[in-house]
Amino acid sequence: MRFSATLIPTLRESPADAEIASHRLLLRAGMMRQVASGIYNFLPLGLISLEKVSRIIRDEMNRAGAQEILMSVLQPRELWEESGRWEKYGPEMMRMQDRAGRDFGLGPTHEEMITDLVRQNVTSYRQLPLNLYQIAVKFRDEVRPRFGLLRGREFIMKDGYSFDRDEEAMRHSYQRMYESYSRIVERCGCEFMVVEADTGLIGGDVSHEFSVPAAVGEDKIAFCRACGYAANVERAEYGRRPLASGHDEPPEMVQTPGKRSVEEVGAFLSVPAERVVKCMIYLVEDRPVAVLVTGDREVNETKLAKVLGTDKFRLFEEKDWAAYPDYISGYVGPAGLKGVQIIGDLQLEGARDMVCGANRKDFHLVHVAYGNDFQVDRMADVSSAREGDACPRCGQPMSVVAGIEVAQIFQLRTKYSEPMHALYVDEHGQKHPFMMGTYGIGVSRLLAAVAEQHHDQRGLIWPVAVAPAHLHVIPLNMAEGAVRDAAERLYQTAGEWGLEVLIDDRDESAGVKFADADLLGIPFRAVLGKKFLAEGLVELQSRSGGEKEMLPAAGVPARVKGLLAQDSPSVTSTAGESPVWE
RNA sequence: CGGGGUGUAGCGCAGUUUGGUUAGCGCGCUUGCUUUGGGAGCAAGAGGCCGGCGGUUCAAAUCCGCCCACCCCGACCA
Repeated sequence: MRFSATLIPTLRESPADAEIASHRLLLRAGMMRQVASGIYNFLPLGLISLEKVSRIIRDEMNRAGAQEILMSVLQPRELWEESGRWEKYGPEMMRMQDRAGRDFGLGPTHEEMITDLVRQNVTSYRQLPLNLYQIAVKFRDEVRPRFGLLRGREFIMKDGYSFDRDEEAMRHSYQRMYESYSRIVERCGCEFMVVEADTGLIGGDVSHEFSVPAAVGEDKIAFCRACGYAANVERAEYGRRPLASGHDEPPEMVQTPGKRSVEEVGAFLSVPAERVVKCMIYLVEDRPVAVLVTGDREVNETKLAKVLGTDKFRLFEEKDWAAYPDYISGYVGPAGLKGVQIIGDLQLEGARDMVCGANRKDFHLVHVAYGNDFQVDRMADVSSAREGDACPRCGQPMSVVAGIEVAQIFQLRTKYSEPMHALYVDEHGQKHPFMMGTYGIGVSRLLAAVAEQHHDQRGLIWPVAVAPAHLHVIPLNMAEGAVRDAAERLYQTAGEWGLEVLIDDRDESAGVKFADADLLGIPFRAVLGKKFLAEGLVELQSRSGGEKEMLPAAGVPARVKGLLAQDSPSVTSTAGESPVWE
């Protein structure tokens, strides 16, 4: 690749709109450009890196026996009505009509499509197991696109689907993908954690996310260094510690004029937040439900959805308070609360000497105890774990870190096959719905995650496996014929050695070339300058740091080859090998 | 959707408060000469529906209204 002949519009200054490192640097390195909010064009170098991620994915998928297909982006409404998701997916699905007025969705995911494809073409247990995947553009009209490639509205995703005859076989397929995904993220050069994830209301208990730790990550992961437990805080369990014991006095009503929040009430009564019962009223499918947590905690609505068995709920709004005048905003409490189901967080088990709303404006109750002064209909885990909470497995304190979710896998079971009548016939002539799994990797997001983990002040520092090239050849003075010729020769021979080389053949000053090289982050750099003229030596340097070494130009390709091999054993791609069939 | 911010040359910005010649600066770009190990120097140039529409005014980048786009925060804490 010649710099002079390739579109690599590097930017000296940061675009004002880009705040996080990956976004800023991918723009500055001339790898991509923004089209609209959450929508990007990939330029030559960006596409190369994106393709390298894809190649790693293909390689691992094929090795695991999955087969690549390509499905249409446009999906007919009727298909999505079969699963009920035409309604349910809401405005997040981009939609359009053809000239005849027929509705289509721009695929945000392809469960319906694949289920339809398979039910039409697979009918016998003899054709199972089956694992199909694609790498394709996806559309999701995100509430708030942000962070460049991390949360886009149009993005590249690998989505895969497994079809098995029974649960055991499905678990086996799932396990296989679990392992493949681990290898994929690792080969891309990312540190990552596999964490237990919420399945939403999809059903089944099993889902994992592959999370790349990064400050800008939108997920929070709770994990235990002692035993290895790791889960998204949406789902993470934690051990409750007993509240400090208090006085056993009879409940008493006290005036708390204008004190509504836990903070205000706690401060006013000189009681720590954990001794205040926070009572949240939700409207759940038209019925009010009270949810209790201690004042130092927050209700975890993902967990709550699971407990309620529906996601059709929301916190009381102005109009709801008006509709239920018995509940007094700011002063609701579980003691004496009527006509409402009460769900209490596990922490409240055995809670005594608590403060709660008195269900009377400007009054709270003190010294209330669970069991005596208030009851719940159900004790459940409805609050979020946080830093320092006890691990549910081993009891050691857990940590919470931010992570970028680069992949998620689900055991779907018959969630789609059943309503869509995707059936196979077993050896006894019996029909059964396919046992499915679904597996997604955000390809463009993964690339951004790599950039997020691998950069410094000056620019990107690509891991070899996804770098746009292996070697960056920099002749400093293009006016010197000897330098130019030697650089050209090196470019030539390195290519013959199988290296991917970018030569900066522009007539630019040394400073410009160095700065751009830092920005692009190609792993190895060969500089030909004064020392080359004087002694015939090329300076070889790694972008990730380390010593510079001087060596004759002829020795560079072999040396780089060796460094590549030791830097990343995984660089040797097995792409192109025939898939392993089972 | 709520709140905040920003739209002026390819990029980064000033100018807008207090309306007034020809709208500026740095980088980049073009041409020539010089230069060549960390974003070179000199000289000469090109490049703007000042986000859009409407209004006020003798006069609008600047004031008013509506709209659009982009960015940030939030969209659960009683």
